[in-house]
Amino acid sequence: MISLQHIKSPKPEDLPSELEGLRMTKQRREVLAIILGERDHPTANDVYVRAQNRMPTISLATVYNCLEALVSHHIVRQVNFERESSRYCPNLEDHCHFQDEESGIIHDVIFKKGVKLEDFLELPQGTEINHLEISLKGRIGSE
Amino acid sequence: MISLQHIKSPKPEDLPSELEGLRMTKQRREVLAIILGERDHPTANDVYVRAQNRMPTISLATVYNCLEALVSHHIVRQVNFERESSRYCPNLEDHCHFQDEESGIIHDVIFKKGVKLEDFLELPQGTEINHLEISLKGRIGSE
DNA sequence: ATCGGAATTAGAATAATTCCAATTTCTACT
DNA sequence: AGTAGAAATTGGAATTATTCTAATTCCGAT
Ligand SMILES: [Mn+2]
Ligand SMILES: [Mn+2]
Ligand SMILES: [Zn+2]
Ligand SMILES: [Zn+2]
Repeated sequence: MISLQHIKSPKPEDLPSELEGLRMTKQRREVLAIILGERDHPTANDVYVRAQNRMPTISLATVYNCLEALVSHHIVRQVNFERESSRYCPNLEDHCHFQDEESGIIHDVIFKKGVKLEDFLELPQGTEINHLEISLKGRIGSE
Repeated sequence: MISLQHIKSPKPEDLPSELEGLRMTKQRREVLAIILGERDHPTANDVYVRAQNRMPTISLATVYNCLEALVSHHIVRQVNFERESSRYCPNLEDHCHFQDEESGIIHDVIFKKGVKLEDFLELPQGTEINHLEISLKGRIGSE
């Protein structure tokens, strides 16, 4: 059995009927397939627009509902840059995000092998981290 | 001459008439004094409510204008946690933020001495970072 | 086939923030 | 001091991402 992460562009109908205890409805499958397919960190509205191709009657509210369900079941990740609209990421590995200010494109950035939070942050001991988000903005080297 | 960072609770009238090339108007001084005073990462609305004590006619639009001016002149920092409303921080040192999910209180977290971004992130070489935000959520150790 | 809970839907509501146009305040210059 | 122009402030309207609501539809279990 192969993890979803390694299927590049699954057709919605190839997705299982349940994931992480979440019932995969037609709409949730469609939304998930879009996020897994083009790995470009789409916004809810991006997903909505793309979903309408194959599913013209899907509603934006449903897209939001699906995203919320997928995120809370840890099937996709929500990504935030300052006050911009949230984006969604299929990469469940530990990673953070870099937005190229020129193109707006968001790139995954992974941590150096074996790095722990406590290695670079002065955390009061005993602190339990439940959520971590690192967002970078800048320019890609052009030399 | 002492940096603003070290004045615990400056009275607005003690603030200079210009900072970082930004003209310090009555309203901007008031907003800045509030942020420097109670170092609790207030939201724009928090600032608005507090400002009304000494300046009952200040408007929320002005508070937003002042905050935007102070942030863009690097006099205060804007802090974001997911989709919550922005908060403002007077600490200009390199640091990030931890929100205690129990109390909602936000704590400054500093980096370990001498740590560089490239030490823990696999950044494509040549990348120029203009902006970095690290936000943590969790619980404070209670043993 | 039917029941009951869960999901979807359209549209209204919310809330943070930004925009706008009118007014006030400053600053610089006579 | 008096004044013109620029910049800042103001109240209210607009915007926009997201959430809520209530009605309908769907689906899996009996
Ligand atoms: Mn989580
Ligand atoms: Mn900056
Ligand atoms: Zn990602
Ligand atoms: Zn801070």
